[in-house]
Amino acid sequence: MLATRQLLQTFNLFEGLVDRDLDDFCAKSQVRRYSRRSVILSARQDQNQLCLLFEGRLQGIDFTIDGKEVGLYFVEPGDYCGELSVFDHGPQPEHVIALNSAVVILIDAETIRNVALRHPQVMLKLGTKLTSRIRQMTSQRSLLSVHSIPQRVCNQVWMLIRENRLKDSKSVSIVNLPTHMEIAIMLNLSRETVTRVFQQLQRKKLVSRKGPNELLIHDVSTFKAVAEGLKKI
Amino acid sequence: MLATRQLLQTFNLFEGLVDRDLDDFCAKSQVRRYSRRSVILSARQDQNQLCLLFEGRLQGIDFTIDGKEVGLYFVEPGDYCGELSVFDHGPQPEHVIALNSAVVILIDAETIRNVALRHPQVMLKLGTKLTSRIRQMTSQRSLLSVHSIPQRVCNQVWMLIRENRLKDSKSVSIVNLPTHMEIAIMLNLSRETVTRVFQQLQRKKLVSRKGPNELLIHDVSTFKAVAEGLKKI
DNA sequence: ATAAACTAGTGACCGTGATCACAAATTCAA
DNA sequence: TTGAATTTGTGATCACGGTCACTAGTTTAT
Repeated sequence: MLATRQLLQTFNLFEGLVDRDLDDFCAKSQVRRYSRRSVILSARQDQNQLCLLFEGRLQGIDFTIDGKEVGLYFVEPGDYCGELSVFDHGPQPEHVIALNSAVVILIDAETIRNVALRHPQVMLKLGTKLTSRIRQMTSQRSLLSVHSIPQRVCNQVWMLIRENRLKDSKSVSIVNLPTHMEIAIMLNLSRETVTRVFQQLQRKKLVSRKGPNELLIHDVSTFKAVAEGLKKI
Repeated sequence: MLATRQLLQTFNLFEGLVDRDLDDFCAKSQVRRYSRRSVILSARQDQNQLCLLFEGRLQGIDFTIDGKEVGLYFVEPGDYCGELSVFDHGPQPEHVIALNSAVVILIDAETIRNVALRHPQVMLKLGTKLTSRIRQMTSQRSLLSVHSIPQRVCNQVWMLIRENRLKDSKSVSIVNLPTHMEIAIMLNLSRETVTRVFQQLQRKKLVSRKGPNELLIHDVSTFKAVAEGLKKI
């Protein structure tokens, strides 16, 4: 299915583009629904497609030489991935999979590049996207060296809170919480260890599950304190 | 001290620039020698300087909330760092320190940006630099999840081999080998563990030290096999 | 509707790398 | 040259997370 102009306009990336360019994208776009677990972009292949997420949640993953799954980042609606090839024509370094049923828009990298070359503000946004990925990866890397495991988990969960204004409230809910396994591979932990941390957090009444995909953080300030290492479990 | 046109021309980044632009850079550049351990770029500060390495070796480092040192990447001569601010005006995410006495050229990010805006090929090179950083960080992240520790160390050392043609020879020497501590923080290991791995490798006659800063890999093929997990120690 | 697949929860066991506390060796600075 | 600082080497101990082997609950396919 092709994307509509209205759909594309929901993405910050395309802000300020004239209708002609948008229509061009629409003509070459591909709107697809992916089911949970399906692979959207494959590592080490030249798919050269930009992948814009409209609905659901994606995860960038990789595998070690010895076959262990590694979590790299999450993609939230409104965000996109697969942008490396727009710059360097190189292969996709990691896999991108759908964590939930997801709707994405796929656009050929070549098409994006051509427009970006004519529109410096688009090129700049793409470049800024790269820098924010680097910043994100840097802080994720630091997180891996934190030796308190509950602290690691709380930090990771903290970053999953969508709307930042909520971070000041007393309690917050996180929808579409990744599974323990998906969190585990982000933090270089085993699935069981993540489970045990959540058990601890629940016992201390800091959080509770609400349905399969939702987590309620009851005591935001204490939770944050754990994340920052000011308090232990 | 100011840089000379000849000095700048040794960097691939400036290839194809006209003398006028190079002279402009020279006028606004700063050539400095930093001694071992000194901080060249500080994290979370807006220094907005591109740092080109002429001689020595640098390391990008960060610290966890609980104060542990984290190694992010190495910078080799001819390469550069601090390029994020050219794109997004944001703060430097990590510290960059000199591992050996190093000669660097510092140029204001603003100056670079202005030239890059007029020269798409420079902008592209800067963008490609970002993508290769992302690729490097991705593979480094995967390395952290490899559970065989000797395998981790060998991979890290393998990446320190400068000239790629040497990787086919029977034996290879690595100059300016980082200290065990510097390797340890790259791999999320303790310094002692890295020492013990090198002891093992030496006992098996795979490597030997030649002076303080040089490592000889005697049996390259076996070493590579360990790095790829085909062989244990 | 029913089986199959996945997710979460839990206990027991165990290996291994962190940590500590040194000593030795080496490099660097005065 | 000599002392200080840094780097490397080594043993002993131990906590902690990984792994395994389950069960229970839940979701998803057919």
